[in-house]
Amino acid sequence: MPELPEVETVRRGLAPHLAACKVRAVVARVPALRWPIPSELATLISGAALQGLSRRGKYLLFEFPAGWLIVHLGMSGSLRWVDCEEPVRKHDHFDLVLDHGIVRLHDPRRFGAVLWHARAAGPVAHHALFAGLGLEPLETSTALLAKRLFEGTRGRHRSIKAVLLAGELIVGAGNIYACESLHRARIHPASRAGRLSSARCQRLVVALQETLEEALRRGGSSLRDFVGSDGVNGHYQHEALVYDREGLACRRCAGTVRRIVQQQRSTYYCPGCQH
DNA sequence: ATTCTGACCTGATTGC
DNA sequence: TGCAATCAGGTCAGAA
Repeated sequence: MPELPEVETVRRGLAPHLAACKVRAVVARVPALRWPIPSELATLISGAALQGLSRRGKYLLFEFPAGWLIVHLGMSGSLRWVDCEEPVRKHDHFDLVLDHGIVRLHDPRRFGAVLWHARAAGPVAHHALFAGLGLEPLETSTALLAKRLFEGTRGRHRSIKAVLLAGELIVGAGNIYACESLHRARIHPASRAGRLSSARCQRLVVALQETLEEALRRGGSSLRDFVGSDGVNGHYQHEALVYDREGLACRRCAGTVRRIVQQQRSTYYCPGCQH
């Protein structure tokens, strides 16, 4: 799915279309994605002015006077800006119909989510889903991220890759960018997180920021399902250092990329340069 | 308390 | 060609 660069690419792609828009209708074609789609959504936001689109980790937040519409793309979700004539395809599960077009959610695997957080319940950051989320990697200083990573991993036995994927210390990395960042930092993905020196934590944080920014410049990665909000694919995957490159040459040493499985997910790394 | 596994889904690809 | 097994960008709930 969409990791942070893909979600941010979608946010940036949609934002220009949303200025001074009001909601004409809300269409849910399935009762639930990962969780039920709130049935009272139409009542809550029909006719309401959309005040902004922001992002927290991999969640998109559409802000309205009454609260926030929270959207997650799961593994296979995409969100596109389409005009009202656009035919509905299979797996087009949700539409936010606005004055001049539609924000349409397409999600074959339905691991995504459409939720609501009422303003009366406090800031959206208070939503239960956000309680355990770590720092934003692109909006936090390298020094603070490194400090959080180092201090947050002391005494921890799990692998550094598992720590990145968990997003409890720093959000945004999924399977692709966790692998890529670890390669860039030359850290073995199975390293015990609690044993990383402060210098290595610093190096990893720098690598993570550089990797995410590079992916963002390329419009994210498009593997199977992901497309940008304008329907155009990202192309970071062609520049990947190790992800999905098992058996191919490492791009920085003479080694061969290897694939291992950690927490039931593929990890790609170079034994020659990651220790 | 921390860590790991199973589950949720569909569809594309791989291998016999 | 057909069919079964495997794999895929996430992450929560519950078990070890």
